[in-house]
Amino acid sequence: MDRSGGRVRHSGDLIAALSGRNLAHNLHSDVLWDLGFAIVSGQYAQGSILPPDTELLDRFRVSRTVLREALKTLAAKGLIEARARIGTRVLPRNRWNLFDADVLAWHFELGPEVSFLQSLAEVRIGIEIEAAALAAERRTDDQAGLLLAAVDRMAAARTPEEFARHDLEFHKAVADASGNPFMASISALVEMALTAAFTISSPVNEPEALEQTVAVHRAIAQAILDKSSQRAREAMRIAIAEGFARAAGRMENLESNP
Amino acid sequence: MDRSGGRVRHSGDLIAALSGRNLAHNLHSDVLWDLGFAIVSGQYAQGSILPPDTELLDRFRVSRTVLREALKTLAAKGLIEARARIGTRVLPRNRWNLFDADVLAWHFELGPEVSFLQSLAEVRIGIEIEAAALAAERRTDDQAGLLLAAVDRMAAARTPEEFARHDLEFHKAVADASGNPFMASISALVEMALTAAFTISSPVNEPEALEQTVAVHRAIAQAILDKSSQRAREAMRIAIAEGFARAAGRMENLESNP
DNA sequence: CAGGTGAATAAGTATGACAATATTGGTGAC
DNA sequence: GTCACCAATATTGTCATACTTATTCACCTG
Repeated sequence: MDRSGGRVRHSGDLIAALSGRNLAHNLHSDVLWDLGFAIVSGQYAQGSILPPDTELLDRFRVSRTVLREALKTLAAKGLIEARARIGTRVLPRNRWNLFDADVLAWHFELGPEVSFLQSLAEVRIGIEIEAAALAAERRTDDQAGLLLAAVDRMAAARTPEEFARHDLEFHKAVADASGNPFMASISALVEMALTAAFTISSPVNEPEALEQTVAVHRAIAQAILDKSSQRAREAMRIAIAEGFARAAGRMENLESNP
Repeated sequence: MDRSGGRVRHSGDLIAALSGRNLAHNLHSDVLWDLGFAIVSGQYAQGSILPPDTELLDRFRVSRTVLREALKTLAAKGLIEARARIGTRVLPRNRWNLFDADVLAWHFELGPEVSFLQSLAEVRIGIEIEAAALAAERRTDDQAGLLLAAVDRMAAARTPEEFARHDLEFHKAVADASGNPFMASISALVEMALTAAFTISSPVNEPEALEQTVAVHRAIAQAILDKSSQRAREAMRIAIAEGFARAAGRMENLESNP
């Protein structure tokens, strides 16, 4: 863990860039990402105590202000808890806020494991199925129009990035139409899942896969348009499950044919 | 907004105490809760700019360090974003991390509206249904035992607090048995929903309601024991929907008979 | 009128000192 | 010999002030 010399750009930039997030690089965020990743990757075990301020100060060569703000940010995300005289303890994983974009990004930074992608797909199924059903009950005509338009743009996409952007747009539109603020709040999750999945394998390059993906998304839009919550549920489940299956299959291929 | 004189204890302490969270009161957390609540309550509109550091410093009578750490914490939860020369902007609500325990608590602090409780119930249904189904597929014998034990303790509870504690314990056990880390991560959500619901009306005081609540939880446990994911799904949906319906009904009563 | 240039403003960073707090171990009373 | 209490100590919490950097807006030049 020698950080001698030039500060290393973290690979999280990739995901941040893809998702259009601002990537203002200040000192604080460097320290934050370094520590956040170290914790998520298990380098600092759950329940263990981080090195005291003085040591971290020396390691990162930043001021106390910067270090403490980074630690406060980690605390806000539920990763650590500081107590006087004791030190800064890494909290057990069930206290971490996994629905946080950064925490999620740190998980992906150590190479997305299939099991993690699967867990992600499972929660997405739970939440987005319900979002689709609610959208079918509550949608306005405008919202339905947006959904159909997004599907058309997916079908017309020519690059993986373009496809992913419109796919995300579609899922955000569903969340929006559900009228439930919590649904909109998990777009960070969807974003991460989609960019991860498309980094591994985009349907754009396989005509029949593309056609299938577009078709199932169109089915969701149509069900919502028809105000059929049951059909919306089923179609959404298929969309997410298929997306995960494609990524998982590709990863296994990569393992056998490197 | 004159805060002349003694600092006011925030009512969030109630929820924090009920949920067994540590309530170490440092300056930083005072400022944090004050600002967080002000934002969530709409006192600072989405998209608006917070007063500059100097003014907040003067208002709270704390050091710059404390103020900035509070702001960093809010930023970590997605409520604000600081930009040089512009100021600190309140982000739109869809950027807020509603799955954060604090953000959730601030929402409840301004009197839980029925619509908010409903949104909460909707996401819970989505996530916990899936958790129950997965638990049915993956449970170990030990985990099944814990579930049944929790139900028994619910049935034997004599006070609302006791009942709420074991109810929460039950839902945590389900999340744990699902083997999906995301499911465990939302216990903050469940916690808040349950304490809120029981603050409004606890089934402990109504024998037939208690019996019904226990019965449906026992059905969930039994389905998971039997490895029947479909029955687990249905029972979980009923459990959450009934809990919400009871609270909502009680709130309407309170409105007409104050 | 277009485009560059600099002043003003707000956040970002640095530093050193002091306060609060909880563990640890020792000290004394029973 | 055991227990309760207290002091030493290590670690985070807070403060005050100064300086740096980035960004916008207005002005000024071509």
